[in-house]
Amino acid sequence: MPQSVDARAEKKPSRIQLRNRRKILEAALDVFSQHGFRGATLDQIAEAAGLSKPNMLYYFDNKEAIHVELLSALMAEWLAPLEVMDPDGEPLEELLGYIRRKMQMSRTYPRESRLFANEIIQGAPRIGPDLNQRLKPLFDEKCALIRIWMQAGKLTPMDPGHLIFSIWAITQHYADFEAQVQVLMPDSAVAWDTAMQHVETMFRTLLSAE
Amino acid sequence: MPQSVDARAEKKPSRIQLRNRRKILEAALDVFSQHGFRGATLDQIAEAAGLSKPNMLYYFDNKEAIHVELLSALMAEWLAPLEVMDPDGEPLEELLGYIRRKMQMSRTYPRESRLFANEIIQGAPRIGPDLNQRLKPLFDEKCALIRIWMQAGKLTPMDPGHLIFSIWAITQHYADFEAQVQVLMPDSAVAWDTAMQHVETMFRTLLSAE
DNA sequence: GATGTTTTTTACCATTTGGTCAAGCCACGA
DNA sequence: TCGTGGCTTGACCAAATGGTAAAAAACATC
Repeated sequence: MPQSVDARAEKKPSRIQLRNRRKILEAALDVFSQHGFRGATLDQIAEAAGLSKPNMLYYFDNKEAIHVELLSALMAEWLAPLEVMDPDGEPLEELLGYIRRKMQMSRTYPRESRLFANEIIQGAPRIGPDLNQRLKPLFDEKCALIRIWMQAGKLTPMDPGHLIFSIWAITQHYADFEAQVQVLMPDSAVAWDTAMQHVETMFRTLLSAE
Repeated sequence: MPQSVDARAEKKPSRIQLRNRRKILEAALDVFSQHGFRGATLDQIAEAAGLSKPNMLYYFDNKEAIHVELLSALMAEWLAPLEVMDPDGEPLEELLGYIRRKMQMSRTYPRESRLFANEIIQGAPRIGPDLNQRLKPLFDEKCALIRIWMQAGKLTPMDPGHLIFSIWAITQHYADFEAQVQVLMPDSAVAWDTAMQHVETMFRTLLSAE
């Protein structure tokens, strides 16, 4: 009996499969993050991956499968900085550490940031379920934690949810709107350093105001 | 001699032209803001506008012309809240007023916000020149103004450019990432009100820290 | 080196998409 | 009411796009 598509997904993948799937996902990250789902073409992705289009479709059933797998695989990585935040740590330093990690992510993985940004802007049509099942619980958990910290007088009291939104908005801004930042601050080499300093100082001021 | 395309652009447009061009741009705003440039199709726009595709292409030379005109026409409207900021006003109130107007814009015109977001995320391939010629001067001017205010001890000193980025990032976040916000704060009716309060309080704290 | 399996390629297809063209419609002034 | 010129339409087209089928090639295993 020939190996079916389902079997392929369940059995342990060969070395070639591993390599090619990784090449495809890497190429897809490039193309999807730049053009969004509908704007990306299979030909573009295949060329970027160095494979023929049918060869690529041997590894993924269709365009959407590539996109979904990419988002799904990246989600964990993307949430990691928030997960790390420790209930037993020093509140202000925990939050500032999170902010620093988030800035570092935007700097190191701007494509990933833009991939998610594209998907969310367009209404999260393919990642919607994941948002509910993976992001929401984590968000609620950390909101509760921050609220406790604030009630203990360790942080300036405010709405924890909107605080997290602010952190996301600002940190991701530098990755998602890089084109604009570069126009307005052409001296981009130093922009990242000043940006990181600004963001940290800003939230430190905000969170430790009496 | 029949009226040429160029003449059409220069002569004063008829009532029908005005009406149809507006219908097209309105429809294009809907479609482009949801799918980005490459993801939007002329058929979608034409249907949303209630016109046939050839009829639409009678008013605009091609897809790109619609997109460019849309962005260009909206740019002024988009920059207005920043332009209003008055050098002779009370610094803190001027900035908070700007922030309030920007939040109001995101609330009232989320499609416009997403239209720009899509374009910038994808590297601003079509609006690049406009950023340099229209946004950059205004940005520099207001940065200088804020710097003067800070040097006069009226505001907490910080990098004015990054301050503006922070304002943009947070205010636009609620429009651009609305899908995510709605998942994480399902009680969306009140989310806007609490958001506006949070953002204002946040920047007031930040800007008036000693 | 024969044999079964996985991987790759070649050729192809249906649909979608951006765009054209010529003919017809219609509003409006003479 | 009759042209005339702006407006609209239906039919059409070439290229791009997502995807398939089947044969060929490469590979692993004996």
